Amino acid sequence: MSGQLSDVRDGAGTERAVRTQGDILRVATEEFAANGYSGARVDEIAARTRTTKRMIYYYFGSKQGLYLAVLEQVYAQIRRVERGIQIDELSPDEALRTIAEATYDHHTTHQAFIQLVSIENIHRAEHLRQSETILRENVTAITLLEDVIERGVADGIFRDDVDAVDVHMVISAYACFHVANRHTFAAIFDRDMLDPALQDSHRRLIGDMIVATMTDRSAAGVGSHGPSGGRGAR
Amino acid sequence: MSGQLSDVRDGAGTERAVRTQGDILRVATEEFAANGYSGARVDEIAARTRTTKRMIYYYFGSKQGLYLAVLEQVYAQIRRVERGIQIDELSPDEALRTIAEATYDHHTTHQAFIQLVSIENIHRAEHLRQSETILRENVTAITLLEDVIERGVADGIFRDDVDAVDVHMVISAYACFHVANRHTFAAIFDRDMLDPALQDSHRRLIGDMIVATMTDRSAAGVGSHGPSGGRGAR
DNA sequence: CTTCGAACGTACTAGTTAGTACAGAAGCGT
DNA sequence: ACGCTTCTGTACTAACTAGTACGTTCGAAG
Repeated sequence: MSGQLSDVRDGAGTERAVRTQGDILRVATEEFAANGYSGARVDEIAARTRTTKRMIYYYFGSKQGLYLAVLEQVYAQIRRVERGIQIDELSPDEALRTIAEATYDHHTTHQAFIQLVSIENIHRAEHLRQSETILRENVTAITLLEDVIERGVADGIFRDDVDAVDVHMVISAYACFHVANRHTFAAIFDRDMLDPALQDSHRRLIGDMIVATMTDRSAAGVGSHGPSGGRGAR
Repeated sequence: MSGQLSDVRDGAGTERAVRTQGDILRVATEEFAANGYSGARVDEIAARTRTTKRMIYYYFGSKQGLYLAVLEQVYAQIRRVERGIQIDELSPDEALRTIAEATYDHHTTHQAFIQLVSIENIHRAEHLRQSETILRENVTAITLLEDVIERGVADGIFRDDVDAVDVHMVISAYACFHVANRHTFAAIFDRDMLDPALQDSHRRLIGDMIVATMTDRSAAGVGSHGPSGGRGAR
């Protein structure tokens, strides 16, 4: 029913209380992102806040409650970014590139978000599934893409066997990987994917890829492979 | 020097001892992949083996030692797959597609590997960096791609501003995402990326993407964006 | 059959960690 | 000033968990 999540006592709270909660949330975000759910220590979070562990339990009830509040916070953040993307006046391919680059920029500048998503997946999204807010609100990315793709297909410049969810998957995959697998990739291949010197070309590459793929007439329908196209989009 | 890792007493051991170690490794792989490093319980691993906790410490020394052995095992596995890819007789674009699909197939059928990589990244690859074997041997993927790309560029069908490491990154990103972010993606967008019904089209899509991107003449050099090309590969 | 070392099992410990009992302070309407 | 609720700090506990001390069994060499 009414969130036992986001049980952040809002409104009534003192100015100071709000600051305390925000402080806890900020530190908790870092701690969970850096160490995972089990690895994160409530005592450690408390120590790095200017309050005590008592307050964490007062405001968030439990370690899990705190973790949920952290999750909701970072998902609310990306939602805000998605809502802010302006593509009305762009051609379908330019719009696609803009969305891809915005996603790339968000993820590379919000590494804690990506880490938390990774952690959440390790735990089979069992916490995330408890947040109706996230499940209900975070489909913004798809509705945005649906319009663009529809326009592109109507204009005859996009293939029609790849739908909005697929495109979102491709873009997210690329952007997430840069952050999520940064360390193993750097250790093995000796290349820091987030090196500022590579940022521009990496941002351009995801745009190139998604546009090249969607505008690739040879792949639509009876493409270079197998008989019938895909699974009949949407 | 000589591995404190892979301290799996090899050779001399009894047949039964070898079986015991393999048994522990198999269960440990599942347990670590499912719960993360901190979340995994040595007692739980022991309980699901037909031996005791004492044996884990006897053979692997510590929780960390066991975890390292697990990591090395799964990395050795993908190395074997990469070595087995035959592309000598294929054209550059067909070879690229073959590598992409093989990677996709490996990752989707070895989910524990992907989960362990995610976990390792949460911990900034600090365990992986201790394994000289992994760091030394696991660049197979790159050498394979280097040949293919070199041929494609020489033939004039591939753009020359995207190198082997970039291509590997793109392919890995796509394949990893399917497994690594499966649960949050399914929870929010209501689509199981590993649904067998989607498998064929998903496998085809990464091939389409990497080939479309590499053969996209409009993107090479003075492409659709900005002035000078990328960062002059290799 | 004996001996010796590798392989194994049981019961324990020392340290950690999420969570709480209790006591107190600080705002605020009356 | 007074009483009520919201908020905050300290000291504690119950449960858990990585790791170990110590004893036993197994298998092969002599």
